[in-house]
Amino acid sequence: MADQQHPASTNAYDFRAIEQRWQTAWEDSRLYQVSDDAPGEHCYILEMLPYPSGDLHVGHAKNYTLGDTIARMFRMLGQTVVHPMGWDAFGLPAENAAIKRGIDPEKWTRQNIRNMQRQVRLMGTSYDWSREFATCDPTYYRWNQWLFLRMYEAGLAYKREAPVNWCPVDQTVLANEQVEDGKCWRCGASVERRNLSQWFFRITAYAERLLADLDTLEGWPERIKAMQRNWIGRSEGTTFTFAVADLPKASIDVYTTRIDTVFGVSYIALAAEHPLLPELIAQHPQHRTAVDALRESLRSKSELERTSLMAKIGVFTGAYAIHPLSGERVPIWVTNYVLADYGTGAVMGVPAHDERDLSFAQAYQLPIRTVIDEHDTLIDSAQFSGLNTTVARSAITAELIKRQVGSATVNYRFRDWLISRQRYWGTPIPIVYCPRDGEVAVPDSQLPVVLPLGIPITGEGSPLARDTAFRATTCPKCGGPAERETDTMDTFVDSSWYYLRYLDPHNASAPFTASKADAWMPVDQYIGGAEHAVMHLLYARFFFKVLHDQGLVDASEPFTRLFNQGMVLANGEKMSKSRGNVVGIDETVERHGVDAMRLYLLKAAPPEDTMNWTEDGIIGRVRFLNRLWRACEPFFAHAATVRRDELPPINGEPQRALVRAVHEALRSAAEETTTRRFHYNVTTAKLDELLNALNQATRAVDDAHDPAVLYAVHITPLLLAPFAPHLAEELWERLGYRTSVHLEKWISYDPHALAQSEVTLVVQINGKIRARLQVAPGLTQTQAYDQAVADPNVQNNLADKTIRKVIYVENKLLNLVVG
RNA sequence: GGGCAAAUGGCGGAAUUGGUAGACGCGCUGGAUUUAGGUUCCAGUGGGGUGACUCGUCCGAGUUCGAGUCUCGGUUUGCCCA
Repeated sequence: MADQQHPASTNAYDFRAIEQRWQTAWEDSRLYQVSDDAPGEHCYILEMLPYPSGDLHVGHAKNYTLGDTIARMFRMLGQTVVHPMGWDAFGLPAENAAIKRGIDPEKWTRQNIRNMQRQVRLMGTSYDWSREFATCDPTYYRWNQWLFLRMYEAGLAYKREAPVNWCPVDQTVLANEQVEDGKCWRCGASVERRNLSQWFFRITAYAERLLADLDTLEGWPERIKAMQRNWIGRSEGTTFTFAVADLPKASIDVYTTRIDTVFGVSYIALAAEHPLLPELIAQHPQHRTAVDALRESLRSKSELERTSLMAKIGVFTGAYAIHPLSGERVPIWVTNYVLADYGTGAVMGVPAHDERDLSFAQAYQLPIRTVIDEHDTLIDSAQFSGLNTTVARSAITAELIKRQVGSATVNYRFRDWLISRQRYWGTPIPIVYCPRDGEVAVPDSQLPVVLPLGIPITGEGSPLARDTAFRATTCPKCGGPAERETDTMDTFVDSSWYYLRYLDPHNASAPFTASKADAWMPVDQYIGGAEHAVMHLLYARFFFKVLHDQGLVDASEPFTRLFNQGMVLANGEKMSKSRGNVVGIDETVERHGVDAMRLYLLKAAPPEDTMNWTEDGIIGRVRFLNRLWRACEPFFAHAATVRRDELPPINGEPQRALVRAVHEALRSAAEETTTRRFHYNVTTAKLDELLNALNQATRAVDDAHDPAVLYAVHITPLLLAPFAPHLAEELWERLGYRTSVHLEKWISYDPHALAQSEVTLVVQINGKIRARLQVAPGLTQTQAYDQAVADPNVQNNLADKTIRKVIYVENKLLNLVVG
């Protein structure tokens, strides 16, 4: 065995030629197309709809590699997999490109889509491209409009004036979900407040179901469900009424979850926009100046500023409310920290038992009345004194109900979904305004309301509102002249139901056919980032429930399982153009190859973790692929027939280890998939071990016809197929096969192959390791004991001590407890 | 302030059910072949000690024959909410 070293070789396989060749071949043979009536268990694997922003980087590649590997694994495991791809093509970046550089949004978008299609293909993904579409296709957004009209008919789409979030940079309103920390989710500008008349979807009507059904989503990360629960913000409390002194017809409704503290009220805090305020001021003109000044100063202040950033401020209105239980006079203040559209727009101020009220009361020297003692018992609370807080809540609520001034209420913190956008590049809202008939829905027969292309985009105001040709229309009811709505829809509408369109992408008479959708829905495994926890994922669940109620889908939740993959950092930082640390897909693939990139993205860390991209890391995968190529090369010449469905005869220990390594890898890949853990970082390590075992076996055996070695070589392409699909296919062909490896079925691991001929038995004395014995597997405790005490080191440590207890774990450990 | 998650060699990570801590890869060290180059192959690689041994999974307690894993307290980091 002296001369077992292979001749030095710089032979690396030509990954560029191989990868390109197979990508073309797969595409030409439509290898991954799947029809609805395909036999087998249907399985829908989906990655979140990507925005075609231009160039993809390795962060995107991580997401698509994971989804693709999962899809390929499930296919090989025997499922009939649909795995589609499309484009979230409406949205602001296209319009901003138009404003900044004069490029037409449509052209810009289509260009980007073309480039992304190229890059997504470059990654060796197994999408069924026959289902592809872009949301800016009129054949798609037409159905946005159609669905809007169904919502409109059902009372789930409505227009109203409301204080809304206005992004001064993007020049449009935003839904609450799209404001993060007081900033626009897209551009990061501080959001302002404006009163505007806007279109909403009544998502709050589904609050209870959106909340309750979270419990059925066992395949979702707890943290995402927690965020949704939090966002929905259900609370149980009491709504009750204060009469207003000297204004017999006026009253103020207040919502509280702490009705037990009602005897501690020392003021009423109204929102600056509370509807009763003008009336109160009319009664107390001497306070008008101060109140008006406060209201003016708050006018454009966002919610975050009012409630968190600013100090709590307020002014007295001069008016008093009458406490419904004690009859006391309570001063009415206007404040910044109460919001008009949360609850009732008015709260009772209880400084002793609420931090916000306390800081306000301290600032304005309002009384602080303690009504609950340290034992959670009510004090100074009339007939309720002495009650425990929990009991008191129901008792006081019952009393208010009895007096007909209150009720038990459930309140939600989230609000209806604001879908109007004062921007061009989106789906036109299918409504016209007629001088005679008012707000009129565009009939289905007139859909789509086509977004006009090639109109000037200046960045000043809404392009559609300026486009007289678009605006001018006729009233569907009376036929007279009318004007179109010029707002477009939030692009989150597009992504709320796209997964259904993939299932019937060319349907010209409906968004999708129910039977086709039900054949695949719900999505078995959804893959995407956690940043959409309360945006896309909540909207999509809402839409799906609406569709369910309309009888368009059977299931009640769209995504059975959700997997949040982690980000990719470069040099420990988020990749961004401004940091100049973007690792592009094109360069990476050109340099190292697709298979190496895919393997590295899977290898570096568990998929849910943040990973740090390093050039050194991917080199490891390049080396692996080249070593694998060289290990298989000697077998290309022999067109051997190899039975893969049964274990080969084993002629020696290296061969046994090799076959075991094959089955360890088979098991790892299958289990990571079916358990949905997806820790393919472990599986890639098993592939490394397989290669090491293969090299050891060939070196030791030096026989190209050894059955175990042949067996391993011929299974290797199958094992490689989901992870490095190109090299897998090439090896497969070179080994003499004529059909695609990607049509092959997985091989279930065989427990016999995993059996060891020898195991290491750890011998402990009082929990300390004193010996490691190589023993036959399956020893009885007595046999193990006999072997252990024969060991000199064990004997030394036992000396004259008595054995009190013996713990034996077969094939693992023998622990002797002595004293 | 409340909730959730995490912390393992020089680095990424493994150990899924309490049972050999550090699989596998990167990096590093030594050697071989080749020799103008992130070549290939072999060996080594948690700390201390010549050694038998010993110390080691953020810190401190605890449960257990046995703890990276379970319990309690704390530190730090991240995310969500306030």
